[in-house]
Amino acid sequence: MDYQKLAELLFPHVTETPAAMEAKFPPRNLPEGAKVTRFAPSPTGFVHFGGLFPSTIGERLAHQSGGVFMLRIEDTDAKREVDGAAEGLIRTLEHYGIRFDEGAVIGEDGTICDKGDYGPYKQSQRGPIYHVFAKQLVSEGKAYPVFTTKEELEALNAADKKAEIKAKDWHEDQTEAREKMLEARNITIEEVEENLKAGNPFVLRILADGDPEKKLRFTDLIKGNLEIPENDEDFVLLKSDGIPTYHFAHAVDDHLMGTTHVIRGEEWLPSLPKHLMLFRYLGFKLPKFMHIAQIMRLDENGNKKKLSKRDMGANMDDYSRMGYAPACVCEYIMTLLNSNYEEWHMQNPEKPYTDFPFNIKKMSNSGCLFDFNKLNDVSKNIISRMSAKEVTEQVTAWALEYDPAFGAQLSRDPAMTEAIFAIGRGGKKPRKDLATWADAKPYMGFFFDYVQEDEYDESFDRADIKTALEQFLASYDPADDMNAWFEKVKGIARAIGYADDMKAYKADPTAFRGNIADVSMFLRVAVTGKLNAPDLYTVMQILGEDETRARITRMIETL
RNA sequence: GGCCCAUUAGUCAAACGGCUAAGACGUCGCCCUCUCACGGCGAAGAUAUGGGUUCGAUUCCCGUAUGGGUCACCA
Repeated sequence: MDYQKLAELLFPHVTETPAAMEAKFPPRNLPEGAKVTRFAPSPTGFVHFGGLFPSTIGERLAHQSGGVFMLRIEDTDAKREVDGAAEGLIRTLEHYGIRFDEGAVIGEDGTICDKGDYGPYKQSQRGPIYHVFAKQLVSEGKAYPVFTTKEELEALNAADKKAEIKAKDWHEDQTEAREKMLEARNITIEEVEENLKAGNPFVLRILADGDPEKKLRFTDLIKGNLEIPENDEDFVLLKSDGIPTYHFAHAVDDHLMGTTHVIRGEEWLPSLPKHLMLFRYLGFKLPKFMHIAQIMRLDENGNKKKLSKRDMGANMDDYSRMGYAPACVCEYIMTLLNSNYEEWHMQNPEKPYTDFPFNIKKMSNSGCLFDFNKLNDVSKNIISRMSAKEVTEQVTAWALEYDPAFGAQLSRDPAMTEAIFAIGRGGKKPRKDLATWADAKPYMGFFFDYVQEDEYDESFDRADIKTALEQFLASYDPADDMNAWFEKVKGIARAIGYADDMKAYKADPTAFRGNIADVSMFLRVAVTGKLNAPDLYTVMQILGEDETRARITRMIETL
């Protein structure tokens, strides 16, 4: 077989050489130890949690080493591509603080364009580049064409191949497929010419020289030392439309773009032998690989499953809707990525997570379960450290989008809203009421709408409640400071035979009709409609005298 | 089914082959306390399993089980 001739037959339009491509994309001039990483999603939908994970790793490794972080759009499967998905991915990633130095970006006109010297960054636009290397492989006898008629191709696309294979016996199918594959290797140059003349499409397959009985030693930065079988499958390099498969595009792109660390999910581990073979055939230096464990969820049977697109908590847009701040999600991700992050953060509570020295060695090699409890805890801590002003802005912005009526209430009097969020804020032990912006409404909605959510406990004497409320109204003076205010409440307690001191009450509960806590509760339910609320004195101050009196008066009337 | 990966409390996780197997979240109890929230103290709760190597194994090796992944002209 004259491989050179075969290469010319298959790729007559390719005139460039691999060496010319190398010259076009020279190594970057970066400081020692700088890492070049990339996030390479296929534009088939929204960003999900499992995608934010590797992109955070890539971003951190690149930016804390003075390297480059790229976005490459892997749109080699037109069938699965979703319109506008790429733009959505970029926007969502940006929302979570993931910024790219190079790659596909959204231009001023709102469409995707390239930034950087190693593009194009959309694989669908890199066809000529792949063909240069494909031609090289053919000319070296390392790849060969397999022709199909158009009819066969249509049948192939129509059938649900995966389901078909699953239904069959695995062994039978494998041996059958292998025989077919070996037979296809024997194609002659005459047959190639005939097929080309007939206009039949072809796929380009690699000529595998591996022996699966032999093992390759390989070191993954996360998984450690692995022994994987050599590849003996003549997998497809170019599909019949001339577009490369993931495997081929990965090898060519990551080499030409100078990727130093390939970060991807561990579902790629089984195809690693293919990639090692490709890098070897092409004479490319192997980058470092990091195969990260998948995020899991629990299915209805209590088994772990890979977190997939349809799952709750998968779509990052869900987090926005639920009212999680991006910073909280990012921090939660950091706790999952590096086990020592939390420790570092406790010692450096004021520093942003980007100051944390991210360490590959500290990464877990087994998949973790998504935990909303933990997210909420992380989130409460972050929000508790924000200023009242910031919380006001964030909650208002969230509510205006997702709960417009509430948003309108919040923005009617921003100073009052801020005063509400200032309760118990600041200092060493701030309140931690909010994990999400959506938590704000149940927490402080009573300032705007009076709803009597909670009733007085049945054990309380209605007459006592009424007397206490009436006496409070009689003595209430909004000019009182907190001490004066509380002294008056104590006075009311004494007047109706309730203990004004909890210790005294606990020492002998039978000596009193009730205690100061009960009296406070009478007021609290009247003013807030709830059993639980932040500091009552401050609540009354913010509500103002008129509203406070009105609410108490209304309650008295119902008693 | 073949191959690959994994396995320490409900969850996330520490522990050069060497104290009584950390810590965080969650749960529960107590304290503080005008409720809630915060905070403090405490409790329950784990090395999947069977062999080996070793003075000694969560750690190293082999088997088993369980879970996950993968086996496309998808990525």
